[in-house]
Amino acid sequence: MQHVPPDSCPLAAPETAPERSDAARNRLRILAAAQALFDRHGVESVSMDRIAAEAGVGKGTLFRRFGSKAGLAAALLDTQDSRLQERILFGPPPLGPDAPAADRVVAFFDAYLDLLDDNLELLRLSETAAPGARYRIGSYGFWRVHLTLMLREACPDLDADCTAHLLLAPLDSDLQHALRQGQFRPERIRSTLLTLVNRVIGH
Amino acid sequence: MQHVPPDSCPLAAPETAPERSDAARNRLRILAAAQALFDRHGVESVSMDRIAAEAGVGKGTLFRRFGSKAGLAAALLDTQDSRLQERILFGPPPLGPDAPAADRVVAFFDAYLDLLDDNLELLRLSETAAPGARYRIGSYGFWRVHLTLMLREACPDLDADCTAHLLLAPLDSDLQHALRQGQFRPERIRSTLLTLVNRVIGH
DNA sequence: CCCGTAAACGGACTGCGGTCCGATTGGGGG
DNA sequence: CCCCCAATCGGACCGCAGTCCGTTTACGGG
Repeated sequence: MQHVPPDSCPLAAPETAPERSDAARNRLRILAAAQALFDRHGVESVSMDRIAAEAGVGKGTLFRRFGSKAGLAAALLDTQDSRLQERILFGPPPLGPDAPAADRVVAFFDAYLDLLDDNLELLRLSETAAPGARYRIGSYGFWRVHLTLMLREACPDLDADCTAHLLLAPLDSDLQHALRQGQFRPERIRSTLLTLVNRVIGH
Repeated sequence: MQHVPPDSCPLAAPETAPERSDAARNRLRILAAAQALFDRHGVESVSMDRIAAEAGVGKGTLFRRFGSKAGLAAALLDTQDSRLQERILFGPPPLGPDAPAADRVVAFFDAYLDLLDDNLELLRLSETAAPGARYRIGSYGFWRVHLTLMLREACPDLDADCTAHLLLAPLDSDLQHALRQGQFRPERIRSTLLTLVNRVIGH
């Protein structure tokens, strides 16, 4: 618990220590085995013992590398998170920097919902593995800071820091999962959420 | 897992089977022991084994009565939940029925934040014990239905069912805990959330 | 080529939430 | 008053996530 995966900072880290060859081999084996088992049996019903066995490594190795089941999920999500983060930092409008802040807020929610649709199970694993996990993960911090900056620009009369947290709450993977389990189709959730966001930032 | 505590429906249930005397005695013992241990050591660090031992009952008894650790928390919260539910159904304005729907929405969020401040640990236990727990608990259904009806009346142009879910998201006990752990004082969270709600329902 | 050491390894171990099922007991009917 | 059986009891048991620590291994310097 409470362990940051060693390669969780996508756009930084000048590699403090070179990775030993057996460590690299095992890291790849573990990621491949986890991905395969998750695809085949669903995220919930695959235990860490099983992943370790499938990868041909000991349980200790698995936990030293990834810290927890949530950390393993975060590592598998890392590629997709980084892609969205790059589009926000350097990409074209309306997501990227060459657009009005209000448009970027809406575009962010729209893009995040895509990410959510594609990775709901993994996100849910990474966010619900332990209480408070969602808010300690690095990527949550990124979304939060980005949204805060945009709100500060688009709505100077709001408490941007606090509002950012509250506006991110509807993106909680566990809520989104529950909504999809119920009667709500993804497109309905999307349009309702975007309407809500638009009202908060004043269109 | 996935077990509804026998007495979780506060305003109904005409008592299908009379409770045996030893069962009643043990139920009270368990609730008292749990409350005492939670107060003394904090919710997280008290195990179900410990509660059973303190209450002088077997583990099986504990789980048969309350289904899970979350169910036990729900039973301890039941009194407070019911009190707020009664104020909503029968109490004075602005929470009760003799007020405009928009005012009742705001009053509900205000009152729920009070409940949250007083019972954060127990709520967190009941909502984070298992993925999706929050949305399966009876009281969540009550808040959701109430909010849906109010929104339908106050904002006919919104998708009331879906918006109700999304507006309840910021009340998630795990988020509220994380905010309070950080730099955010309860009054700041309250005023920001109420501002947000007012914007969504159009003042 | 070998050697020392720091790092990685892996499986036995812990404590947890939750389940199972044979033993026990409360309380109404004969 | 006793007897019976359904409901309750309780602790042994399970699989899980996560930890610990003695053993093995990669690899740079001599």
